[in-house]
Formats: sequence, structure tokens, C-alpha cells
Amino acid sequence: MNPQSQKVMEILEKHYSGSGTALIYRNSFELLIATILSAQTTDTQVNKITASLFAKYPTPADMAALSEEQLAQEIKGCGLYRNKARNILATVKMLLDEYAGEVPQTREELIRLPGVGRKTANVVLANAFGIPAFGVDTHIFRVANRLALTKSKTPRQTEEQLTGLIRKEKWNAAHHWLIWHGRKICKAQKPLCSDCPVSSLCPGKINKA
DNA sequence: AACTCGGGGCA
DNA sequence: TGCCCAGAGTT
Repeated sequence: MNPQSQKVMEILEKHYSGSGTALIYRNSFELLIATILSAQTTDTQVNKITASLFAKYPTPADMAALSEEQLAQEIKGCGLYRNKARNILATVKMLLDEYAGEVPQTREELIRLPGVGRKTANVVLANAFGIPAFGVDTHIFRVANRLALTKSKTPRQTEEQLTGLIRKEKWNAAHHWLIWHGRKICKAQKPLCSDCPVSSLCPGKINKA
């Protein structure tokens, strides 16, 4: 790893550890559902929903028994909830039909599940199964390029580079820190560089002040 | 490549 | 109030 990148990650870890929230889940199925729900929705909001959702419907079979409208009401409060209700219902049925109610452990199989794209698949692979992958969303793509943690034109390249840049034990936490940093400081518009803990190491610094 | 879904968070 | 999302599917 590039020593400069390692320094950046160390500072971010120290600065952001304990801040914000992470997804709450107890197993690969819960992580899969929580991650599908997290599209365009913050973790705090997802956690509000999943607390009762998983208590009432802990398994794919429990969830598959719901109607689309019932599930929609259960997850109301996250963005795009009608789409997600339809997708999650189709996903849990596919888990039952094709995977004996288990969550598959390859990217190809995960992406075939409705509502699961490359970002969600990677989060599940890494955090549920310890398989090298890094979920790259819009924030992480922007932050990694500005900080020159990666030099990539596509999220796919960012994903591959970050997977190698960060130790396996830190994937989950680093994923969280990078997104949090992107939301609060390294924003798409008008980033708050004067409040940024790694501003002195950032070649992409926009606000010189 | 552009468009849609959608309630929440934040200015 | 208005703007922008911790993406994925469809056209």
C-alpha cells in the first residue's frame, strides 16, 4: 500500500471512529435485506425499520409470506420503499426456491437477486462472508478519487483498488468512515475542506481556505 | 446515458 | 420550502 494512502486511512479511522451509525444485523440474511434497504437511505433510518422488521420476520420464509403491500408498510420510512418491497419479496422467494433459504456467496448469484446490484453484493460478500470486495457508492467513489486513494474512472476500478488497500478486518469500518466523510465533509458540492482532517494530504483539495 | 422511484435530512 | 440523496432497474 502507498504510505500516503495508509496515512490517510489512519487519520480517517481515528477521526471518525465512534461517529455515525452502521447497519445493525445478526446474520447474512439480515445484512442482505438491510443493505437493499440502504439505497438512497441513511443507516440510522434503515436501523429504525429493521429493528421491528427482523423481530417479526426473521427468516426468508417469514418474509415471503407477506404481500407486497404488507411488506411495503413494514419498510415505509426508507426511500423508494415500494420498489424495495417488490424486490425484497422476489429476492426472498428466490432464496427459498434456489438456495434453500440461504444467502448465496458469489457476486454473480447475489447480483441476480432483485434489488441487489454490485454495491450491495460487495457489502454482503465482505461483511457477511469475509470475501474480498468493497462496496463503492457515490460517496466513496468521489472521496477515494479526491484523496487519490485510487486513480479510477469507474466505480469498478475504485472497488478493486480499495479492496487491496484496506486490511480485511477494516473493510466494514472503512466503508463506514469513507461514506460518513463523504456526507459530512467531502461533499459533492461545496466540500468543507477547512474542516477536513486529511486536507493537508489531499491532492484534490477544492476549497483552498 | 437518462430517467424513475420516495420519504428523510438538512439548509 | 426546496434540494439531494448510504442504488438499482428499465428504456
